[in-house]
Amino acid sequence: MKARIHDVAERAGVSMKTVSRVLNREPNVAETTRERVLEAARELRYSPSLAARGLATSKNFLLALMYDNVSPSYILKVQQGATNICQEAGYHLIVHPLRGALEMNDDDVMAVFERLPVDGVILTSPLSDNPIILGALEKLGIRHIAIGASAKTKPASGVQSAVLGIDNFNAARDMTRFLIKSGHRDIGFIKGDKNHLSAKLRYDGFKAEMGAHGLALNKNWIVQGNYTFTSGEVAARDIFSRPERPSAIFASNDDMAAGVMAIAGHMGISVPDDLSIGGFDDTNTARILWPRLSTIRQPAREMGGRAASVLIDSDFKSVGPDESQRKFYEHQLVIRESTKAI
Amino acid sequence: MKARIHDVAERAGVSMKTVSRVLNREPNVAETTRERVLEAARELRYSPSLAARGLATSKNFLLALMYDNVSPSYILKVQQGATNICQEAGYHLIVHPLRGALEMNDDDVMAVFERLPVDGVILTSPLSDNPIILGALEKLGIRHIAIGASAKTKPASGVQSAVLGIDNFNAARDMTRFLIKSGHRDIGFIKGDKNHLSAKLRYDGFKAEMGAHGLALNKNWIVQGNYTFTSGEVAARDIFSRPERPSAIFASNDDMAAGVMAIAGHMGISVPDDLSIGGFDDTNTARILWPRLSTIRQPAREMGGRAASVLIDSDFKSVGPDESQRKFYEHQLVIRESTKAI
DNA sequence: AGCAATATTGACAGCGCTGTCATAATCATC
DNA sequence: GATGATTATGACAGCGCTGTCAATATTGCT
Repeated sequence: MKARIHDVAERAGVSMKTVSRVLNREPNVAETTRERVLEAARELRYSPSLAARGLATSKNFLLALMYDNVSPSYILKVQQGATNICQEAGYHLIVHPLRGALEMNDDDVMAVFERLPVDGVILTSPLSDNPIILGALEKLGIRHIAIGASAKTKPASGVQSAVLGIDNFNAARDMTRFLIKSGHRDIGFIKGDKNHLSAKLRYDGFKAEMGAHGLALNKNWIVQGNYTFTSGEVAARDIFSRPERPSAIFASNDDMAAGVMAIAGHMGISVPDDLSIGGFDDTNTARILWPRLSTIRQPAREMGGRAASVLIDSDFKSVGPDESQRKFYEHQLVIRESTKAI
Repeated sequence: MKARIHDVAERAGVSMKTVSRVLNREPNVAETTRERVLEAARELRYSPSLAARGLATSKNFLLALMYDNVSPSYILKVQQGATNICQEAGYHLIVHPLRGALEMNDDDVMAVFERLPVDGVILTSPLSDNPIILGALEKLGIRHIAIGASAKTKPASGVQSAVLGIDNFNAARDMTRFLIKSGHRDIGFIKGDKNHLSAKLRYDGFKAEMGAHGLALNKNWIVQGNYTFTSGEVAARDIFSRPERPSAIFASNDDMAAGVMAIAGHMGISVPDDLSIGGFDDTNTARILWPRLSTIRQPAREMGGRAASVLIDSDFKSVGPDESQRKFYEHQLVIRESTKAI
């Protein structure tokens, strides 16, 4: 039924090893031989058994994308970028939600990764900053890329690893500055999930910029959220229940901003006339809302793609330790209809 | 570094085969032996090599989820359902977007599946109805579940396969009836992607219900879309450019409904006061919009979960041919704020 | 106790591929 | 044209596991 390498070898009149060489693009194969093998393989519709190859090389041609409690639209962008690259390279992407990663102990986490037959792992926030997870990966020698990790999180040194992200702090400053320049002085802020380092950085950026303009922070307008739509709604209700209302609200991500918009709609508060709303991430959510969300674009798809390709590349030219990388992408302030100058 | 089955066997003082039996829950192992083995395995933090096991059994503990051009929020729900089940069962889920599946010929499709080392495939619309894909799967003997396939698509007979879905026709009738009962007589319709069978069924349902109430279809208000947000925007612009405007628009999915809402917002048409909008699928999109979308709930997460569990189960009790299944889920009309009685 | 039936265990081959190393063919050089 | 360097190819073992089948221990029954 299914052709094996042996059949191809026979048909091409060479040894199995030569076939293997051709298929794996190893050097030192005569051009004529190569062509003969390739043709035989084509005729037989041969495709190698990944399991056998994996057993022989301990390479599985599999990458994993792990996440926990991130906004769906965000993870999807990363996923798209990663699958694109994987497909080009003949790899496959396993998606693995890791729920409740924070309550897991070392053994639990180790157990997860031990039975994950992959060549590399892509982590998204808040997993990217989780020392237990990073530790397990390092101990098991699994290459990994942490997307959205903070500048403080250093790539593991024992294994190939890297950190990809944007400058959350300055991005948040940019949005805040834009709001201030638009005439807003009463600005509310909805914080992201406590466990995400990005949430802290964004809040810090907000505070810093407000301070730089000599604007006071109004405690009533600063509410803890957790990056979900619902938490945005809750936060908005909270803010709107106060005696005074801010003229703008900066939510730490798009989903929470959507929650604010929903509550505003519900309460008859017009966006952007009565209230400006800023989001963060520029996910699909920002685009499908009306009014469309002003937000910070984060090249999530690109980061997903890059994560995959770094992992795949390092699979071949097996880089030594300390070859760790770090790359920060430019963010971009995207102005749409949810904000207005007053 | 990593424990092998041999080490466990040695430690427990039994043969490798016995360890294997314990780990695979095979019968005929003495209780005391079992415990001894389990303890040894635990102490050694043993976890089997999936590659080796795959090679020996041709089982990979991998499932694939394939899709093409579906709404992101929809695929995500299916994916969530599937990963949940996979994790419980120790399987992993590979996501595989199959772009441009329609232009692919038999060989291309075969090539894709031949190098996909999985035990089963979950297909979502429009792949679910694609004869080339179904044929390839059948030829290769890969078990598969088609989610969202129409009643007409019959499960393949040679291999384990099944069809999961809802009754799109009647669901569309339900939404249409609801609109009509709310006093709407001028109803526009935005069709889904031509290649999705579901799109046709939904449109048929709409037509049938309109006809049943003696309401005429206005060509000006019936526009082709392709299930994307953008196509919803385009369709809405088209409809609004006509001399007359319908009092309600029924879009074949939530994303297109969101597009309509955006254009309405842009043009100052108030929803639901000036225009009612109905969607379909009850994806996350429907919930985060304001006003929230009235829509048809489709248990996508549940279907994803069920697809995974059927595939996994049949991995064990290897069912013979003709054990094919078909299951249709109940849909549900969900009324929210985007529709209003007039 | 004696024998068949049944439950429990182990030895060994082999799944399909690639790494190692030996061998054969070819090339470069003087 | 002989020598060494280089390139091309193949034989074979073995990656870690499970299936087969034979061997041994236990049970039930007369």
